[in-house]
Amino acid sequence: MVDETADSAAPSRLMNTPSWLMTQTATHAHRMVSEGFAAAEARAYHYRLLAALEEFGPASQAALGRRCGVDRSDMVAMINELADRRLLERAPDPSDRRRNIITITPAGSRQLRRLDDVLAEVQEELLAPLDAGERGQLAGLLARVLRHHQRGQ
Amino acid sequence: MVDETADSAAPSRLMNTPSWLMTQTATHAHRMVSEGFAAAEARAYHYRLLAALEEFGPASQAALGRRCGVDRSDMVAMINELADRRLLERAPDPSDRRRNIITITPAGSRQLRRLDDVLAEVQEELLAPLDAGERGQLAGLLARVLRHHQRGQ
DNA sequence: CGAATGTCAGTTTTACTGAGATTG
DNA sequence: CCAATCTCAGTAAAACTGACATTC
Repeated sequence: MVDETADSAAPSRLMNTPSWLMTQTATHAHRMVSEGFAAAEARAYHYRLLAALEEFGPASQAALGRRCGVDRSDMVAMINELADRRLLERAPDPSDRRRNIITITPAGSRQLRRLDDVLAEVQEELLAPLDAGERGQLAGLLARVLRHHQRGQ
Repeated sequence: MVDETADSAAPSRLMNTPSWLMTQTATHAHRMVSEGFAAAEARAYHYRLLAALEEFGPASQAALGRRCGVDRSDMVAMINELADRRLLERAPDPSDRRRNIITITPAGSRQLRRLDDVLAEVQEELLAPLDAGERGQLAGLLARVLRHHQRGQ
């Protein structure tokens, strides 16, 4: 006998395991952000890099990657793409010739502000069932978990 | 001038966008779960499928996939692997010959309980900075977001 | 006929690994 | 000599797409 009712209800075992809830909601979040950014001809990591540059100023590729949780080896292609669109510039560091200094351009800052608007809309849709207080709670809890696993590494 | 202090501090723009926090924490969660399960020679999706079968009983591949958020086309290989290990069985449905009925075996139930223990340890480490009440809050908020985006689809 | 199912082949994205050359 | 940086090549896993044959 095959149960065919409530076809899409997830097992309670999963609905009670935070790690699964995280990966599932993250999948939704990622898809929605990707779609939203695609309309602006951007990708999710564009936002990360531009936001880090805007807040902390120019940085080496490695430092930038560390801030955004991106591997050094993956930074090359990402920065190539953003540099091709003149959203940032890559220049050798004269004081340490191993490094490139990445600098955001005015066009990059404008794009960042545009992506901020897109992101706000996506968040609104993603977090629709939560009120403002609950959204703050969620962000706070996730941030604490994240900080705990980032520090010392 | 290149900022080299506090190398790994994430931009506040990111620390305030839930979708980024979700994907980042989900990355940590996924890596920790994978490592924990690898020690038991299992994969993360083993748990999903076994949990759904244990709770709802035998089901078709499509119904199982819908419950666990797995695409039909990806179910084939997953079920092959679990069937090879005798953790579940795949048999044609006599009453609807398009379908296979997937049934969990006693060995599958035992493996599920083993994975429950592994998962509990991983959650403990993942959510270390949160107390019991906060863990419940987090799970509740994520579950509400998830349900909102699963219903009607 | 349309819809659902199982299957297969292929792509995309993300994350990671390992190696090399250069420089500090 | 060791460590950090940038770069490149390749891998692995997850999610998705499109197609096809079968069956309802």
